[in-house]
Amino acid sequence: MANKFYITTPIYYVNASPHIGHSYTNIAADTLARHMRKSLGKDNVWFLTGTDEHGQKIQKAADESGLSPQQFVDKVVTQFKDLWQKLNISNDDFIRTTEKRHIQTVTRALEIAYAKGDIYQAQYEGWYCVPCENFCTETQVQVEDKTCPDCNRPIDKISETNYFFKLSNYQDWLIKHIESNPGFIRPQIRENEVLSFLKLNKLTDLCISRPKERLNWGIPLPFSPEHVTYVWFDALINYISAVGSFDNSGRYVSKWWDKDTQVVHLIGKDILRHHAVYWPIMLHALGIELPKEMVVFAHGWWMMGQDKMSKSRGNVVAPLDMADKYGIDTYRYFLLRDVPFGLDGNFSEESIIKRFNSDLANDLGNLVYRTLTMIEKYFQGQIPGLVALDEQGKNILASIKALPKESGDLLSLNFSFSLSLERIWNSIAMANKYVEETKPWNLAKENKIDELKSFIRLLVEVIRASGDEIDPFMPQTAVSIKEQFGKKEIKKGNPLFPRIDTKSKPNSRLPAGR
RNA sequence: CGCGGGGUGGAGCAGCCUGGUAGCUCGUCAGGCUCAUAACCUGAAGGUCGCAAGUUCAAAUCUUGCCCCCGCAACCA
Repeated sequence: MANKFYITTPIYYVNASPHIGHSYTNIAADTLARHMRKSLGKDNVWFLTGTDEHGQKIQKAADESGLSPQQFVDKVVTQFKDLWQKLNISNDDFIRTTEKRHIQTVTRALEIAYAKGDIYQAQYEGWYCVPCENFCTETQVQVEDKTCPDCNRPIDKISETNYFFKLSNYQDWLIKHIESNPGFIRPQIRENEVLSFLKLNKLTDLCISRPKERLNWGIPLPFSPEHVTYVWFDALINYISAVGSFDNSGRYVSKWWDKDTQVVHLIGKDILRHHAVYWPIMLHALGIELPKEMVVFAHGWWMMGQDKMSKSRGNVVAPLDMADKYGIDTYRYFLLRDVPFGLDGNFSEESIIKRFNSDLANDLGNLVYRTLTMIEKYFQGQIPGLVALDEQGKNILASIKALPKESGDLLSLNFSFSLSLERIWNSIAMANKYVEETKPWNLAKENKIDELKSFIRLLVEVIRASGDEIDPFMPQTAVSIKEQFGKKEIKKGNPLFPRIDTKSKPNSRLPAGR
């Protein structure tokens, strides 16, 4: 079992503003990082996110806005950084592909691969649309009229010199590696997908360059001043350029990339092939050993009703709007609870409100509130001690004792955010049921003080235990629960999650900024 | 005959690999209770498990055929 944990998100392409999908990956990664910090210690966890800033589209977007590429990316990067701060993303580092440390590592990696003979020069031939400045794939081209699928203008077949990375050399190695490391690609269905793709197709070598006359916003190839590095070779390297470097002999050295570290790459299912095929081959070719417990986990997509979310359809949801409207923790909770990680989900404000009312307000919030009230009412704001426990009380105690391991394993072993939360909510439901069955109001009337004491103390224990497990998912809520039960004299105060009234006028009461 | 995912009570899903009383959440209805945010707890109604055939003592679950939906060009998690 590894004793260090290194988790990454993709580096996001900064040609547009962040959307719900970006925030999904980062919230998941953040939750895992927070959880692992609790079990391995703060110093043994490293959480990386960042931005991908080179390439044609960025150059183009910069031109259109009248800025230099650097000015343009500097501007958009701020949006990402601000968002992560707002959403309580606890990343330890933030890498930009325009940083010196990254450029140096990419350059070294290219040199090493080139020297090994894994990079070669060849002619690249394809259909090129001059106005769009883009190659169209063979399938995209309407062959008869030879026009560009985007702009319908004529395209030309052109040929240019480029550099290629020999993926094909390592195909057999990769198949073997995947087969002998179950759990490397997750969920299982993605592993099957990759394996069958690898077995059914011969990998074509990866084009890793662009001629400078077409694109100069990129990292120059060290062995050819006429070319810059194409984005994917550039981008994937971020995972190692951020946490280490090559020494003089070309050996990669890093605290976060060794036998004792579990490396986890969280990605969206759209970039599975890059991470499950190109990336391991690149590492292997560079002589970098893949950590034994390395995981590439491809999660699903958020759909907007029946449609895919896309910029062109104009149905992109801005994470900040949702967080502002419903609260940061609510947003985090919803994304991780509503849909199993790995599957696609449907996004709607209606389902956020549903989750909010039933899980957060009714189950958790109400449990906290009614418990606080009883402490105030029956014990003048002092949390009583455990005096005597009946059978049911013992069962409850046993159940919350088992909670950390059970909910924790679902997270760290299975990446099942939703099931982990479900397990926590079992405890909450159990406590609510316990209240009904114990009928504390009767105990009070009958003056059964010892029973009442133990009963309330047990409720507090359930809330504390649940709060600890909720912490990685909803950091603010966890703090707030701790505070409420940590006061010298406990008062009920305001509800944690005031119910959203959907029956009368909408938007009448929204939760405060938490 | 391209590849993959899916079709289970009103909604969203689990179960299928390793056949054997069809489960969960939400919603609906009824009841209970009052510590609580009309919240909580209990119970009920509601399903020929896409269609058809086959294997079997027994199929949501295995086999075959068919029908329907969604991805597989780009932006992009």
